[in-house]
Amino acid sequence: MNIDHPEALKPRKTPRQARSEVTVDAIFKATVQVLLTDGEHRLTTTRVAERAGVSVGTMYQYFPHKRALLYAVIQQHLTEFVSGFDAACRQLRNASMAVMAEGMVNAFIDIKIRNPDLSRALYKIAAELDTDELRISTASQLQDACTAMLASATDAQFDDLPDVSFTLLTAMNGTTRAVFELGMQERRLNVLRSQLLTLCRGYLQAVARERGAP
Amino acid sequence: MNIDHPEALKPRKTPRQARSEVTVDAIFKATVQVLLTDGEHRLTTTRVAERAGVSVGTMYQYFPHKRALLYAVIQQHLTEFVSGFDAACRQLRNASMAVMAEGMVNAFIDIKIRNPDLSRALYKIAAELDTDELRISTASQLQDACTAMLASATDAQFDDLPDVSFTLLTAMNGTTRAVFELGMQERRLNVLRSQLLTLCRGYLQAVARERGAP
DNA sequence: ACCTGAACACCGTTCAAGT
DNA sequence: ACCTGAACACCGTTCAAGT
Repeated sequence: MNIDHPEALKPRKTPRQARSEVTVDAIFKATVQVLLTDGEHRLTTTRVAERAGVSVGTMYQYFPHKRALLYAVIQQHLTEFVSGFDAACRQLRNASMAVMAEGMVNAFIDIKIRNPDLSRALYKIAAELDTDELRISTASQLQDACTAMLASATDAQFDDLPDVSFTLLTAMNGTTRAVFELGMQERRLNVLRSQLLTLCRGYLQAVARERGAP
Repeated sequence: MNIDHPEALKPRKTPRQARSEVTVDAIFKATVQVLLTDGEHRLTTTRVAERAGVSVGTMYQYFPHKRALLYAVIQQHLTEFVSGFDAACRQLRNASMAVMAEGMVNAFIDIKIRNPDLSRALYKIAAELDTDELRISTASQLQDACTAMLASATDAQFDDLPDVSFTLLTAMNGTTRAVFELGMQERRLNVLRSQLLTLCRGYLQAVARERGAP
């Protein structure tokens, strides 16, 4: 677990000794556990410290406030999402537009689905935090991955690629999130997959210039 | 201001006398004011009561807990959104698919833009509340409005209309919300409008059967 | 009958005292 | 040097006492 927070969320003390690293990790894991076991409302600093086997005071040496705990969890979750999506995009390079759309939609949904309970909990928590910086950085990494992929499409060229990527990603996010929050049932997920595929293909078709066209 | 909360969010006492209604309204308005003036973090029950000119005790006679205050504000905001969007959809009935897409996208963005500060504040707050019921009801009203409009398209027919509406709405919501949270600059809004228009048209094109086709 | 606000329970955060 | 946990400040909520 590496900690890399913006400004106000930086830990007081960077763990330099092995023992400290173990402690930070225990606190981090305790946070996730309490979140999943007891729920967001019951996630108190005392409870996390207790579960981690340290005193509140010690916890405050490594995480300057409660928000820093949550921030760390959200950050890891987003990092995993980004690397999963990026990997998928790389595999889809030099494919056709239609194949890219399908691969991207499926990857997006599959990764979102991976840890539903944690995701749902984090959605609730993220709103209370100042996650602007984190979201912007996440968004731009996803955008880069998508842009690089689309640029390599064998059967089309695109103008304003970053805008196209942005639109695709935020649209996928909106639809997926909605299904997610309604509760993912088999039928809903199937509908999501097929409609999202049509949406992305239709959009790409509409913004594409054929390879070699003016 | 009418109060109509689900189960746990119901006020203790329905105001029957004119005086009480005035009080409830004062509390409601005070909540919005404190929210916009002091921010979500400083929205405390004491502060709202103070601004409304009543004691905390009195406030608790009408709103059983803090969440009920916020719920009321969110509810009104969503109701306004729904009625604005519904009005736009009605005006677009019996138009062509392309005209509908344009009208719908512009209406969606225009209404979202209307009260940016309040919207941003409410996004943050909504996550802490149990707004599932409210969101489901809002979503289904928007879906109905959109479905009824699309059903009247002069140049196309659609299968699975509710699914199509759902996809359009949640995609628009995702993209608009992202722009919204990045901060709405003139350029971003223009990009949003044009990309969203292309997205919706491309999607509708892809799912449409021509009028009269099998 | 209705309102008030001191009192209570609880939580995030600190810091004097301990090792 | 590092850890502990009682103490503090603050907030949501209640209810005895007042009118």
